[in-house]
Amino acid sequence: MAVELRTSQALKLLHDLALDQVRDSEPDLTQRQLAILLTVYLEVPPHTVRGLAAKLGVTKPVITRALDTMGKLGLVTRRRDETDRRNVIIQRTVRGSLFVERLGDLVAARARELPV
Amino acid sequence: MAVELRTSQALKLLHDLALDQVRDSEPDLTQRQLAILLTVYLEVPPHTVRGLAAKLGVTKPVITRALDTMGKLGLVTRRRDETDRRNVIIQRTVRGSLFVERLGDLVAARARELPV
DNA sequence: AGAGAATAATACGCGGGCGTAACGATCCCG
DNA sequence: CGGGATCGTTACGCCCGCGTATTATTCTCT
Repeated sequence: MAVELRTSQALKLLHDLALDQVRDSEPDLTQRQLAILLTVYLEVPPHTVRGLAAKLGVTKPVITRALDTMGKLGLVTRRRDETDRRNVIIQRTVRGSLFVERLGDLVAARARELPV
Repeated sequence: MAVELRTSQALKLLHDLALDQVRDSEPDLTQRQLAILLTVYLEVPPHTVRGLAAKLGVTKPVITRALDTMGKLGLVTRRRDETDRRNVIIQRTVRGSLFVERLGDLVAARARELPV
């Protein structure tokens, strides 16, 4: 059975989550950075710069810069593809896994708190 | 009954939504701007700069700037409070209402598409 | 009426993401 | 083996949001 969520519930969920994130003042990822992060952690590897750029519909420098930033935060790592050294493989990290899982838990918890 | 959402479902929902937003390349609100917008549209008026700043835990210039930006986008309007002219009342707009409702519908639709 | 508090806006310099254009490294294939 | 294609990165100038400090306006209270 599908997840049932009314429009009003969806908006309240978004509101709660936005407030959470604003108040916690965490690293504060861009929407693009989040899209990249979740793609890396939810979809099957391998992930390349070019592949991510195509999937998101953005240019490659956008991906490179986002990886730079998230790399500094320890959320993601880069490795050269040895079979084709032009490619770069984006890899998950322990810290990134924790970050993503914590994010999912937060959303699920907020959803559970929604009024019926 | 509460909305049931597993962590994996929550993450997929976030992923889908992030991809939607990145690909549509819409106005692209900041997390803070979204928090302000949803507060204005979901909570009971009146809303002031000071009140929003306190609610989000940010400084007043953050609110002023966000209102400037969203004002240009037509999502929100400002009006002087006539009973205390120091205050500014933030008001909803037709365009903002449509934007918010469309956002809620999108989230609800994506939630409904989630695998069981 | 006047001093002080409160409100929102503005000024300033900083950091970071953006798009376009260029670059170096690596591969492919005739 | 060498020219062209492919991949990721870097350079450049631009814009925008940020935090702090300051300003202008309005209210409050004696």
